[in-house]
Amino acid sequence: MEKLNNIIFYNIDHSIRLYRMYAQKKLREHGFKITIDQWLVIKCILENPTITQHELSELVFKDNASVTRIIDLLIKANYLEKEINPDDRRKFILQVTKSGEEIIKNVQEIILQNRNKALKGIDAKELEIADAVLRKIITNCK
Amino acid sequence: MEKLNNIIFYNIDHSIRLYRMYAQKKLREHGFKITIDQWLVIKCILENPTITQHELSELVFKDNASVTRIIDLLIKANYLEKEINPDDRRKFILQVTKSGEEIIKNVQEIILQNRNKALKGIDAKELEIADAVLRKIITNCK
DNA sequence: TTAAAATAATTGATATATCAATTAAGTTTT
DNA sequence: AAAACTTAATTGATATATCAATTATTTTAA
Repeated sequence: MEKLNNIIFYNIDHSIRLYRMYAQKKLREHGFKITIDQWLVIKCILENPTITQHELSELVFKDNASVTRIIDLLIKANYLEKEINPDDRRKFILQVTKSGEEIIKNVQEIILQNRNKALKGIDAKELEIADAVLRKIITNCK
Repeated sequence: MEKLNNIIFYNIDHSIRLYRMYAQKKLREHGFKITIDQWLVIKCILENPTITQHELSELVFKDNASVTRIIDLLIKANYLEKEINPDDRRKFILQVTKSGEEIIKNVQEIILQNRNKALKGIDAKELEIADAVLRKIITNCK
């Protein structure tokens, strides 16, 4: 047990790093000019149209500063627009552009392929257990 | 199954992020001026005294550029020294200083506490399964 | 209802991640 | 031995992570 204790975080780190690199490489190979993090942010806005940047940061496990900068880049890339929320002028309304919607739609198939590739040969029950372990770690670290 | 597929990477990402934040916070609270990544690099050099930067980068899943910069900071912090390897002048010999050895020794107890806290209440068999799943993902993404 | 507290977002500073290009030193080929 | 190739490390550019400090706005409390 002691040895595995030492190594589980190492493997968590390694697996997510490799998956992200793999996913990013596939996006690049298909000519998509977007990062995994940017993709995730647009995806969350599409699914939660009234979300604030602060709520967004909690949803994607990034801090406010990171979200601000990712959004800046998304606006520069013309995937996103923002305007002050008249109901609370501290907040912004985030609006995915046509171009933003399009790239998400086009990228979707590759994302699914990436997941299938990464999870190939893994038993559903084992995956469920792994997920439960991860959720437990999340709870413990909060 | 499909839904879990969608969420497992989300939880992998979330768990390692929270664990790193927790671990970093604990180090800071105890007054240690070192990052988790820097700690890992020193640890690897101590355990592999003849390791090159390139080998190091493979061991800690970082690329050469990141390792170069982490080593620069470790040298600045006086935890590490490096000198050209006379047998192959492209390489460096990495030497942990007394101060570097000391901080690793002093930090050890906190690292163990962090791991115990993060893994509390997780069954050994389930942990083993989770680890196997992660290793499988690693293999699949290579 | 004004002062204090809380919230949302930004900015600055520093660390790390990633890719591409470059430099320097070794190795292989012809 | 010189040219071509390979390897090790660095550097530059850009993206993200994290903390602390700041600004603007809203809410709460005195």
